[in-house]
Amino acid sequence: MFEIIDLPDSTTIAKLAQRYPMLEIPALEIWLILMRVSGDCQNDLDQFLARHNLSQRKFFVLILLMRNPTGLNVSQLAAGTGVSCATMTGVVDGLLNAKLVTREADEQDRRAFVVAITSTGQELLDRVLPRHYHRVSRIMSMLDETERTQLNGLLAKVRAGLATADA
Amino acid sequence: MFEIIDLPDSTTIAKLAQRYPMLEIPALEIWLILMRVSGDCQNDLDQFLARHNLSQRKFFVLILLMRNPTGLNVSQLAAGTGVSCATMTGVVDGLLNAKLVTREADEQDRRAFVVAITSTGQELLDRVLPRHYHRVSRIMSMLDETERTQLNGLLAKVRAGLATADA
DNA sequence: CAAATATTATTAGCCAGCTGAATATATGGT
DNA sequence: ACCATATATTCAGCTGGCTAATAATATTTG
Repeated sequence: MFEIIDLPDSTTIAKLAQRYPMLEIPALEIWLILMRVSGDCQNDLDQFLARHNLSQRKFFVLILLMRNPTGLNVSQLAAGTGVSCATMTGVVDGLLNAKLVTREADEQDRRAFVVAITSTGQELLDRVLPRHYHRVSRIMSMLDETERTQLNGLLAKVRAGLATADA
Repeated sequence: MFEIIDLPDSTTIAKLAQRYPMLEIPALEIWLILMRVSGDCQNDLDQFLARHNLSQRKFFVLILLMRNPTGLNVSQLAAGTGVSCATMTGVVDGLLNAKLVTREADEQDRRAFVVAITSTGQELLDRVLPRHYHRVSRIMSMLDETERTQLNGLLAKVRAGLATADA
């Protein structure tokens, strides 16, 4: 989670650039800042959710289920959150244990199960989400509308850069 | 690592905002984008390092050791990368196993050990870092100098926002 | 100096999370 | 009816993190 405590100072980077001539200092500098903020954002969310005994994965599953009150299959949840069915089985086990979801046989497809949010699960979301959105507003209140638009555009470019970097 | 595959569309967000009136839609939208790029950046680095059998943590430890050729204590490595000594012992064990570092008794402080990078470890860095810096340049080549400065400023504001969000 | 306290690092035991392979079962197309 | 495919679970195995207990050594203080 990119937890290097102190980013290298310019002297350190200059030394590295001497050893590795392909190092473009301005590119590395902004990358380091981006990675650090990335890590900070992720940690921030993880720590917030941990106070409610949730991981990002469990949180997303609950939200997906809230959006689909009739329930979703394990494979749909796995696809929607980017993990294997095996992993999702484990996540659902955890949520079942905490009585936040139910898992019942699917009547349409008898290989499958339907996972659905319980009222306990919905109550948890009703407690967590308001605080969460409040945090989001606070974090993002540092940026005005123009800045948000700017950031959006810049991040889109970064994403495009990530997509090309498969070498 | 924020792997919700499809960000919610505006209809979905609007429905959420109905249920949770404190949800400020523009703040949530930019936060979602930021979190997604954060996750993408982290995944990108993790996947790159995994090809060389490294985790972020191991990578940072090696870099710290390269910067300090006389070696560092376990506690210094732990502090520098934000984990407990117990965890760092495990990380160092892994690096020892791969012959990337040595661990020897500290002569100054006989409670302590000095961990130092081996020539094998340095050779690994000499193989990994050029590719890494090349990737960094590629990712960041999407932004010109003005945009980098902008991004830097915007990310600083986000960080400031994160610092205040402890509620 | 001696005793109490701190620090350093390791070990052991625990848990979350992820994967791939093997398995059982059900589906759907031919 | 048959065969390939899809669904989900279980299992063994890995990483990686934590705490608490322990042992050894340093440091501070009476």
